[in-house]
Amino acid sequence: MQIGEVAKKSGLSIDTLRFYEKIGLIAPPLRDGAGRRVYGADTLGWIGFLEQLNATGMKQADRIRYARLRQQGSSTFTERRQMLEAHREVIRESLRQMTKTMDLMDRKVALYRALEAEAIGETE
Amino acid sequence: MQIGEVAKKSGLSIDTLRFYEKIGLIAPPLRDGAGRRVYGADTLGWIGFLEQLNATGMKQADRIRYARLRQQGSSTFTERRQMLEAHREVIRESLRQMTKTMDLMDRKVALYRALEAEAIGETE
DNA sequence: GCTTGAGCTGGAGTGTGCTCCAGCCCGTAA
DNA sequence: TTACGGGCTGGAGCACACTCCAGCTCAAGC
Repeated sequence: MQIGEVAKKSGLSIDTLRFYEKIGLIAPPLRDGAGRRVYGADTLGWIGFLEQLNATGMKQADRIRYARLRQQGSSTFTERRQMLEAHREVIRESLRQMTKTMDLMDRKVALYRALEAEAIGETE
Repeated sequence: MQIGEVAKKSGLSIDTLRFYEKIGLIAPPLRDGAGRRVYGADTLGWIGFLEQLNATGMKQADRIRYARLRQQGSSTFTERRQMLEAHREVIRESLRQMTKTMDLMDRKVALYRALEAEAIGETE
């Protein structure tokens, strides 16, 4: 796969893919005869995982750290697991926060509906 | 309450409080004889709500829009309710994403544990 | 063999959301 | 009466995560 195809399939821009490579999130891919990047099939899965870490609030620096560990192979299983376990706690806390705020939204929406009904009562 | 006390109780910095005032998130408070800000008791509740919107991913521009509507009083109930309903959907999607990633984390952690056990088996 | 499209590099620029600073003014306590 | 703590303003600076650009190379189709 060339970079354009990866961009299309992953939803990241070409610039972002090169940027991710520069900062170490994506391993430098092979190059073809003309010096163009040729990505392996596993790239899309990896990007998908990165996006999930991203969407659940993991910081760039930590994603880079994880990516580096991954590139070092099986000797880093323990460290990677610990990172994921730590991130799990972050997500748990985030879920708690989201749920709490969702409840509040529900109550506020109900309140506004009641107040709107009041206002209609007044103007009718 | 002076700004220092609000900062301590809300967890925001004094600079952030003044910044929030500048961009319209917090209404300009009264001033005492010496020109110092004097905040009303409701300020902390409002900041708490802002923080919840923040923590659940509402953008600054939207929080400012909500704050402005709030300052316009009861004529904006409907618009505010619509904003909250829209944000509720954002949170719902975020919850979905969090839950999905949490599941993935669990599976990956289990996998790494298994792989670590393997590795021990090898080196023993 | 020329055009077109895709990709390349290095580096500058952008938007968001604060954070820090210089230089100033007050009010209270020793 | 002076030292100190807290607050004021306007504006510069910063961290993060991209995003854009100029100027270039290369390969394939007509």
